[in-house]
Amino acid sequence: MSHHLNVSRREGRRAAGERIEACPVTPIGDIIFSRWAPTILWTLGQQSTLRFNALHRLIPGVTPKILTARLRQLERDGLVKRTYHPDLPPRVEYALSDLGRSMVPVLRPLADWGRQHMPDIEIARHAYDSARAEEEAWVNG
Amino acid sequence: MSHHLNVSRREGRRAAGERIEACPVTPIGDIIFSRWAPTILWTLGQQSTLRFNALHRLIPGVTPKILTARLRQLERDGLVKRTYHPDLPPRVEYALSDLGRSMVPVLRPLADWGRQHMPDIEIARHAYDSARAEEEAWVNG
DNA sequence: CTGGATCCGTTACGATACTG
DNA sequence: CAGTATCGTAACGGATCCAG
Repeated sequence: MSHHLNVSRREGRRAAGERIEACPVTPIGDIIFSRWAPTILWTLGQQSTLRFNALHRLIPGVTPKILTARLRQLERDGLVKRTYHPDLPPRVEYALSDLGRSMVPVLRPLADWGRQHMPDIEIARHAYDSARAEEEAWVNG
Repeated sequence: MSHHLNVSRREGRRAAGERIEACPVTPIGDIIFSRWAPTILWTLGQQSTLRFNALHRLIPGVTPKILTARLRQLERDGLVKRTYHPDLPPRVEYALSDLGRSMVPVLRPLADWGRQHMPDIEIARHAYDSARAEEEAWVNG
C-alpha cells in the first residue's frame, strides 16, 4: 500500500479454535491506502476527462511527482485511462475507466461517515491530549 | 494518514469558474489510510474485546511496534477503548467504542467492491506490465 | 509470559527546481 | 504542458531487548 506496497502476504497461522474472518479490506489496500488515490479517483469522477495540470490544480497539496506516481499506479490497476495526444504543446488526458467509475460510489459511505463523525473525532483527540497533558503534569509533580 | 500524518492542509486556490466538490474522503484520511487501521477496526468488530497479543495473532504481518502505534492512534481518535487491568501478568483489553463500531459497516462496500473487482485489477496489472515489457524490448532492439 | 520500547534499514512522501 | 531530478523527511517492517 503505497508505502510498504511490497508487504509480505504470508499466511497467518491461526491457533486452533480462533475463527475470525480476515479483514476484507486488505486486498484493495494497495489502492485505498495510497495517499492520494481516493482523491484522484473522486476528482476524475466529477469531470469526464482532465488534463494533468487541471488535475494538479484541483487537488491542492499534491506535488507533480506524487501525482504522476499515483496516476501511473491507477493506470496500471486499470482504474484510470491515460490518453496521449502528440500535439504541440503536448496534451495528456486522464479519465476513469469503467472499473474506476465503479469504485467512486464506494467512496460515498466513507465520506458520509466522515462528515457525520469528524467532530466527534476532534473532540476525542482534544480529550485524549488533555488527559495526557494532565497526566504528565501530575508525574512531573 | 499515518504516513504523512502531518500534512499541510493549506487551502487550494481555485481558478475562477472551476467548481468541483472537494474530495469528501480526505478528512478521514488520517484514519482510513493508515496501513493497519481498517484491519484493526474490522478485527475488533468481530470480537467484543481482545487482548494485545490476541489481536497480534489475529492480524498476521503486523509487528508489535506498528500495532501499538495504530492502537494508540485509534484510541486518541476515540474509535478504540483501551482498558488496563493491573493484574499479574498484566492484562490490557482493546474494544471498539460506539464511534468505532459505527465505522465498521462503512468498510463493507469497500470490501465488497474489492472481492468483486480484484481479479479485474490483477488482469489489468499483467496487461500493463506486459505492454511495458514489450515496449522496452522494442526500444532496446 | 504479556505488553510493549529501541535500534536500524527500507521506502513512500513532500518541497523545490529543472527539462523535452 | 506534462512531467523528471534531486534531496530530505518520516512512516513503515524486522529483529531484538526490556519491565512488571
